[in-house]
Amino acid sequence: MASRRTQTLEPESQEQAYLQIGEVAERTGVTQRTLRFYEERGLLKPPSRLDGGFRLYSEDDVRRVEQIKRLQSLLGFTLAEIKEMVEADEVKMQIRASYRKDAAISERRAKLLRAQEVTAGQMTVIEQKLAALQDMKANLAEKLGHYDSWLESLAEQERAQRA
Amino acid sequence: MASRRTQTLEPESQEQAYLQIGEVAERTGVTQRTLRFYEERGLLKPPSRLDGGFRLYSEDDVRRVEQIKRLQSLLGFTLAEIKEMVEADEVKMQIRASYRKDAAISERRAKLLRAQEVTAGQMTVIEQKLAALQDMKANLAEKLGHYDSWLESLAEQERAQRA
DNA sequence: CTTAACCTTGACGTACGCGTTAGATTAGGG
DNA sequence: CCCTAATCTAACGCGTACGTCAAGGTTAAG
Repeated sequence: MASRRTQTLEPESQEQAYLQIGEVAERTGVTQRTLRFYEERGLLKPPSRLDGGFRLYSEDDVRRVEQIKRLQSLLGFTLAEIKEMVEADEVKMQIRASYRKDAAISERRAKLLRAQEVTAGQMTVIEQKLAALQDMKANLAEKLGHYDSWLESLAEQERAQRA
Repeated sequence: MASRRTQTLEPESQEQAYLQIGEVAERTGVTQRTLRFYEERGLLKPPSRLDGGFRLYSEDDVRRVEQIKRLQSLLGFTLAEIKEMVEADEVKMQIRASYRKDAAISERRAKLLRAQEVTAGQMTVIEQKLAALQDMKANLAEKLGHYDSWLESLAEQERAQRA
């Protein structure tokens, strides 16, 4: 029996521990198909590969998958919308990378302003959803209050009946 | 020229003003196809009909459609999930209707408890989403703060350069 | 009674988000 | 070297949530 699964695939020295697709699938709760699909759609950057072609994911990739799942299942964003957010994050990373390096100040400021704009847009979307949710929560709380009082009046009727 | 569209279709005396499918579509922003589809899937109860077969919707129906749209587009529930919620609401209506009528007290209490349970379940779902959203909002706010400080440091560099 | 605007029920088409084989290749313990 | 679990690409399938004709019937103004 050749039960493979080198788990974290030997951190070569003190480098990152890379994960194969099966591990990532297990840890994130999505299928391997889904991971390849996200890659196809540009939600995950093409991971590095083993010589044989096996995908090697980083812990960052795992975190991104978890982020995608949250955005999708909890908040109902489409993959297209999530891709936009992810790309915005990429832009931010690039800005961070090219921070001290080349480039005129005005150019860097332009990029920062752009990133700020994108983030602000995401913020308004989220605030809209927050408002809607708080509205719904209030409605439900009201209903629960009604149920409580109805139940109490029922209990009262029972006591009256027993007397 | 026979330009129809009787709008609210003559409130026969002081009864409800019934709306045809076109009006409802216009007012809710969904297509007629969508309204028929929701009816097929049990999200809208089969509306009353004109003698010729034309659907006649009530204002309540309009409100329900708006509710469905909110649940779907803002919060990402599937139609199946929304159907469950709608059915829970129906149960509540039925309880309301059969309030003073028949039935033993224990039976009514059971129904109330069931409705309460369902509502509480919806509440926890919403609270989870709320928590996730607030988390995201905090993250975004933090990022915006970073951008602000970066921009300020850029401005400072500029001043230093000009001096 | 005519006619334009509105409605009806099919029935097929489509975009999204994966699921599911199928057939081949790779990794690594024995 | 062999064997098997794990992975690869390619391609078709499926459920959801409608869009989009097609072919007709209904309504109400003129």
